[in-house]
Amino acid sequence: MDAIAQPLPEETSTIADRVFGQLRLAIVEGKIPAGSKISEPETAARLGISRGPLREAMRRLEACNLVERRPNIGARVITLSNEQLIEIYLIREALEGMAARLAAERMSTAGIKDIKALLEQHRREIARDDWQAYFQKEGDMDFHYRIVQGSGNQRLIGILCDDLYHLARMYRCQFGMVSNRARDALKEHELIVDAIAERDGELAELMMRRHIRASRQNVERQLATDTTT
Amino acid sequence: MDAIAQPLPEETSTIADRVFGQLRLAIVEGKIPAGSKISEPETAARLGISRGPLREAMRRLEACNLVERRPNIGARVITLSNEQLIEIYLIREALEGMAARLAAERMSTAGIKDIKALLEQHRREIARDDWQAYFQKEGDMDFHYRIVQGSGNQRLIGILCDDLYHLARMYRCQFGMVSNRARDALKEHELIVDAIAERDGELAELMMRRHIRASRQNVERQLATDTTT
DNA sequence: TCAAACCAGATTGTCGACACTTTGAATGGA
DNA sequence: TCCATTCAAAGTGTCGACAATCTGGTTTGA
Repeated sequence: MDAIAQPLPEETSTIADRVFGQLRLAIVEGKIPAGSKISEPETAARLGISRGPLREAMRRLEACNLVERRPNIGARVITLSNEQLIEIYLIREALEGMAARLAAERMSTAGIKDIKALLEQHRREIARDDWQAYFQKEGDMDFHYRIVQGSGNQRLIGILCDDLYHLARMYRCQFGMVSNRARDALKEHELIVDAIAERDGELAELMMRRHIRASRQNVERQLATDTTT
Repeated sequence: MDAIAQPLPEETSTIADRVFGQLRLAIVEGKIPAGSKISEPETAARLGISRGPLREAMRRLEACNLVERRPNIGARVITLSNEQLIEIYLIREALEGMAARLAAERMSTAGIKDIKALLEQHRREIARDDWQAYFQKEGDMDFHYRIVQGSGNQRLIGILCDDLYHLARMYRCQFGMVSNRARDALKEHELIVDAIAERDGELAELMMRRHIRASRQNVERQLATDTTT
């Protein structure tokens, strides 16, 4: 179901790899509070491991921009600001636009059929009860995930699926962001897939960018009214 | 001069950070051959350090996609394929296009003046002797580097300057790629800066994307004629 | 009373050593 | 001669311990 969780084989042989996945999940889901310090002795003891593998995992988290580290002081979970959320949306607009273009050129017809089936399922879910917005939001990520996979560009896939999507999920988990535009989003998704099915890369990119831009502007509106930070 | 080297304070307090920078530079410049295995005991001894900090540095290199690591086997420097080079150009097209758009909206007038001065200098260099294509190529990176900085989007800056630009430089160093379109590139650079100076984000993005696309197509032509891989 | 120096405790950075896995060659049998 | 097995050497993964640094509170002096 959850396509994002896939990159973790969960039975990797080395402790450092496993702990990296655990910590990333804990940070993304907010089980380790944003901005909190991660003490090496305490964390190592809690996980029942030594500090060596833990430090290796921390270095990878640092490279993913999930923790900030200062020499001789320690590592803290990043704090989420509204500005950074907007930054991510802008990058996604550019990157996923390109992904949609490439997917239109290179995706297999079978893959396109799969996505259409996914959207059909989303349509049924939304028709049943609209309030399941959060669930739909995860479905939204599923959709984007598949488009990116369809691009076939390994490095593009890596940037989005290994780093940015985790960050986006972190924002969703922590701010409890609920989409109030599930219907509009589904409509836009369908237009994107139509363009891909027509092998119209230019249109697919245009539609994807417009879709993500709309999401961003929606978030910006919410942030402006919610709390004046 | 070399704006890329800047992110290395070079006197970071921890060994792991320093070694990370050293190894990244050595890999990018080809001093550690592509595809070669990096032995931990040997490398640690050569650098006069222990294996602990070295492993931390390797984990960061792994996260930067500069080395591939397999548990219980070891780490190898990535091997460069033509396909991956094209992948990077496609990502740069999307990302730097967005950067140019943002720079047009947010860059300071002083920063724009600086870039204009840089281009003026490039113009003089090219007028003197065109064969200094490689030098111009580094200048080309300088230009792109400044545009990205001008975007003000910290995460965008990080993706491009911390990861992609090092990879791009790695390709240039290893394949000894020489630009045969310095004059065209300069012209395109000037059009981009003009659009930014006019605060026309849409045009700036369009021009930047066209510029990078032209570079990519030029490389594709060279690769097609050079060696039929 | 306030500020600067100081000191103890804890934390990070680094190292050397041990256990487990892989690798490659040598050995033995068919 | 060729293939499977065995075994030793090297390398990776992990751990515990020591040195260097930071933190916060206490003491001391003006």
